[in-house]
Amino acid sequence: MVSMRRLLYVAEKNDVAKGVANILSKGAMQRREGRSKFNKIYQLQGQFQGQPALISVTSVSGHLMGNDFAADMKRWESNPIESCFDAPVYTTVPENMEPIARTLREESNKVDTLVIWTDCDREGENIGAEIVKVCREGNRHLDVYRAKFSEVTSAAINRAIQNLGRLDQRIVDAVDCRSELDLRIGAAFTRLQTLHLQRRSRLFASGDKQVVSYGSCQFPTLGFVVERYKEIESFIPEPYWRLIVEVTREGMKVEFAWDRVRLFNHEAVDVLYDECRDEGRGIVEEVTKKPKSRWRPTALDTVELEKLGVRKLKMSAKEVMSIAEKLYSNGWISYPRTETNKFPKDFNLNNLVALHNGDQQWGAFAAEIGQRGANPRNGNKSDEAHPPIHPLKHATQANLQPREWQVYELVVRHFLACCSWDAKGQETKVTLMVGEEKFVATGLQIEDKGYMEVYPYDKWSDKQLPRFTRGEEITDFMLRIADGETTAPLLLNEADLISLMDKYGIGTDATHAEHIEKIKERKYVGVQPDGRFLPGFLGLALVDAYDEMGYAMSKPQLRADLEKQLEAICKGERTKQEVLEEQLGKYRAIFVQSEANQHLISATLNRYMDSNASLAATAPAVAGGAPRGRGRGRGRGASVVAQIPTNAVPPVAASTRGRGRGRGRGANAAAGGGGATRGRGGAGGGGAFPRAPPVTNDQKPCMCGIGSTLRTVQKEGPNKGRQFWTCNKPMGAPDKCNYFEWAA
DNA sequence: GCAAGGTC
Repeated sequence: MVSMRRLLYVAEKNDVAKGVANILSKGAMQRREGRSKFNKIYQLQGQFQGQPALISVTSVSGHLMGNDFAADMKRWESNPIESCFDAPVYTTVPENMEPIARTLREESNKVDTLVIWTDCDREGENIGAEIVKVCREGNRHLDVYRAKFSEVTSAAINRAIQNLGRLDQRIVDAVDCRSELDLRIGAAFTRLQTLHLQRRSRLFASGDKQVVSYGSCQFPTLGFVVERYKEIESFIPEPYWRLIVEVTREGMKVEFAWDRVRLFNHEAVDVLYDECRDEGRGIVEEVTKKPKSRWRPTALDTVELEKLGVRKLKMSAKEVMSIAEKLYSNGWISYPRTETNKFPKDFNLNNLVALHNGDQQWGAFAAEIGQRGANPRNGNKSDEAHPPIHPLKHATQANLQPREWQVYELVVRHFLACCSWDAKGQETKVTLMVGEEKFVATGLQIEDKGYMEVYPYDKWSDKQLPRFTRGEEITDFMLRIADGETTAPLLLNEADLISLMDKYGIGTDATHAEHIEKIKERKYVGVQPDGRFLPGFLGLALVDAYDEMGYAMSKPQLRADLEKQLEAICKGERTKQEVLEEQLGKYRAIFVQSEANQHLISATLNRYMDSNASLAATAPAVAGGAPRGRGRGRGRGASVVAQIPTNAVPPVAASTRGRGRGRGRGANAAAGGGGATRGRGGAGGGGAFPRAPPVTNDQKPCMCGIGSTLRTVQKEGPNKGRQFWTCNKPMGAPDKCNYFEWAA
């Protein structure tokens, strides 16, 4: 008789354990309770390495162990803070994970082989090592394998079993390294900042126990908010002028936009205006019509869901995710934490789409997809663990709470849109020449709304244009000069912030929202009613203080450097010990200096608070709303610091007022991202002058260095016949300037 | 009373 092998499979979460068991048993597994309510044990009879086997599949809930100092380190005052850099750190199973650990020990005792089925990422490898540690407490002789799978499908799971490997200790080490550094550095700087400010700042009423934390993710997140704020503070609006040609035809008023966009030199615009006016007629140089499409959205991943929720549903990322998790645990949608934005080839999209055929709102559209066949627009990211977020069951509004419904509806509509087809239309472009100046009007005719039928979150509308024919002459146009002013970029909203965190590798998809919550909770930043973030003076002071000391604590680069080191550990190029020592040495040196200069932290904070006191009388506090002049006005977006509830201080006006002037229009900060500013519209667009052939003046390079063209004023008046030089740089060239100078 | 990372 062949003896039955007994094995224990452990996944990272119950859901995966269930899926794996289901596939291996072809649905014939039995469910048992374990010690933890959320982590069941699924039992099945199967095969292992060609032998019949009795397999138990269970799970943990993410990390099984946590890092911490010993109990005597808990007293902040009685230990030198610097000891955070060398006090022993212990890795233990926290109390709430103990039931899971008990299950693992007990089940290990009944088997001889353990297979790790955690997610196929860095943290998953480390969680695997934690599982092994605990299981070995129950059975020291376990043989341990690692299954690698990218999705819970029959093909992937069976492939994983055929190709079992071992845990990769280098990856385990990399995570241990990150974890220890985060704890030591976080604890050291948190204690330094907190104890200093509690003693030295009146921001904290005596006995106030508010924590002023430092973390390798929360600080760069704060840094983004502060950087954008300062960019706005130092923004100086600049006036510009542009020409507009208006033509009324077939009862429609058409505005032709200037091909130069805008110039920052009033005199130049006046001169060009006069030229156009004197010309008195325009010639339609070209009428083009070309197909234009709007692409349907790509399959939904976590970051995109968060951003859409913030932008379209006006929720916080954290709320979006907590609702999505609830929808997931109730079986309405798939797992919402995924970095994957492409559907696997064998994914049965048509069935998932067909579930919605009967829906009142989008049923007809779903049915049409069914007829044409689902054709998802895929991105190119995969976390090798979860598919893109998609609906699993059909729900009606009656099934869900209002907020849940909004998120569910977004997921469904996004899914259907992704599986459908692009919107298509025709774009008409009419080019009008008035003398040497070029003007353009565009129209749009939508031919197929495509995915937009089901996706109200995107807007695309028809723009009617009357008929124009090539070569025709237009004399009844109106010419005018419009003026405007460059505007500062907007403060960051949560979607912007998530994009920046994603871009700079701050945190993970699962933690973006948490770091943002953290800087709110710590009162480093406040949120305006429009959802945009304003730094509070505590946040500003922390960033400034470290900047003044010369340490880039709030800059994303530090985290990026660590990430590079962790990669090196994973590749075997460096050891955990090397990286740990190097990083701890670096941060310890910064710490020692920061401790010696800690007065800068309270001094900076006091400066902000004092400037608040003196400005408070003249600058009325704006409850969460910074005055925003659009176009006109002063153009200084946020001149008020976030209204952040503290016991000690009322909302304040910024003390950064007046600093950093001279940066000019819309400087691109590292925190970049689309500010509202645009670069200068260019002078140039040169070309031949009919009356006076162009003269390129090599001796007179313009500001951008390309050279300039000599022109003559045609207008009757004191300047008639005078010549001027103007930039000859072609449209679209980077750094176009608006050089203008009278010729001698 | 500190971090960030998993997940319920």
